[in-house]
Amino acid sequence: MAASDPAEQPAVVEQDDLVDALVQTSFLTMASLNKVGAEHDLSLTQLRVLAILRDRRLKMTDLADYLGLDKSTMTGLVDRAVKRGLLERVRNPTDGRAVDVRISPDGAALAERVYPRVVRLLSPMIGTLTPADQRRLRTLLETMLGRH
Amino acid sequence: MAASDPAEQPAVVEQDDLVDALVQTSFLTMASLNKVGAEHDLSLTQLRVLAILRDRRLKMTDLADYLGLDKSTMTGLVDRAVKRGLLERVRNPTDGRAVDVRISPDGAALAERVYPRVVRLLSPMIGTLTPADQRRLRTLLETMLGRH
DNA sequence: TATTGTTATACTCTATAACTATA
DNA sequence: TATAGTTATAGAGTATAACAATA
Repeated sequence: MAASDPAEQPAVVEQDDLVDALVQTSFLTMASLNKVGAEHDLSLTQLRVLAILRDRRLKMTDLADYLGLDKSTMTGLVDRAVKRGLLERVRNPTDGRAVDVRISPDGAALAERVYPRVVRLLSPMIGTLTPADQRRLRTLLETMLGRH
Repeated sequence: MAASDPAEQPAVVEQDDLVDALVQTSFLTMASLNKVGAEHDLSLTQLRVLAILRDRRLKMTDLADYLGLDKSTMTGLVDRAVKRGLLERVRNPTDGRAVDVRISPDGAALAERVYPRVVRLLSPMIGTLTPADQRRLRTLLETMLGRH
């Protein structure tokens, strides 16, 4: 249908270009996150865990689901973070099988220090846009994220 | 300076929100790439290597630099891809120490199959935007990527 | 001497399968 | 029986240090 309508064709081609731009931008963003993490001996996943637990406490399973990882992977991930004093395991009050994970004071302090670094590392890229365009980009991204 | 000017303050706060949206979008994008990769037993890095080598041949060192990885990491990465018949090591004609890496016919075929899958997996997210907004987003991202 | 690539080593990340404890 | 979490295991990704071959 669209293939036979010349006016529709360009939209499809352009979607490829948008995907390409999105992927490239994502790799750049991930590189910055990786770099900031490396400064503090944190993997991307560890960094993410800290960010997630900054304002909530989650069961192992919920954390795994959130990250799209297997629960056995979470065990090791949390183990190492606990050993470093960044996270704490807490008994879940309502379910004897469950284990809640929460951020420790040290972990929270680290998370607070890390965040500005991410902003700083990404600012050269973001700074290529005018403030007005930055607002437009934010709006477009938030729409895609389902935040209306 | 900016801190004492109330009119400047909001721009800084909003940049935090933009960074947040950018990071969240990047994680979603990476999740899709990861998923597509997993369908073909390819890691994100392997997927990236295939994409890079689709239209060029690179020395090990250049490939490592491009990906931001150590050369020793490249050795293992290329080893596994060669073993699977996706890449080929070729003698560099001008430098006896160097090794060029190029994609194999099988690797190229796989890369071609994978690309549409990425577009398809990202299209629900992209589809939340109108075609006009998709074009705007693409332009903004390409500006950030330095493509003018 | 400097550069290119590989090897040896060690650690993290990841999933699968099997297990224990609780519901 | 089903769910939550851990353990055992195996493989991939990653970096550092030491090395061989070439420039």
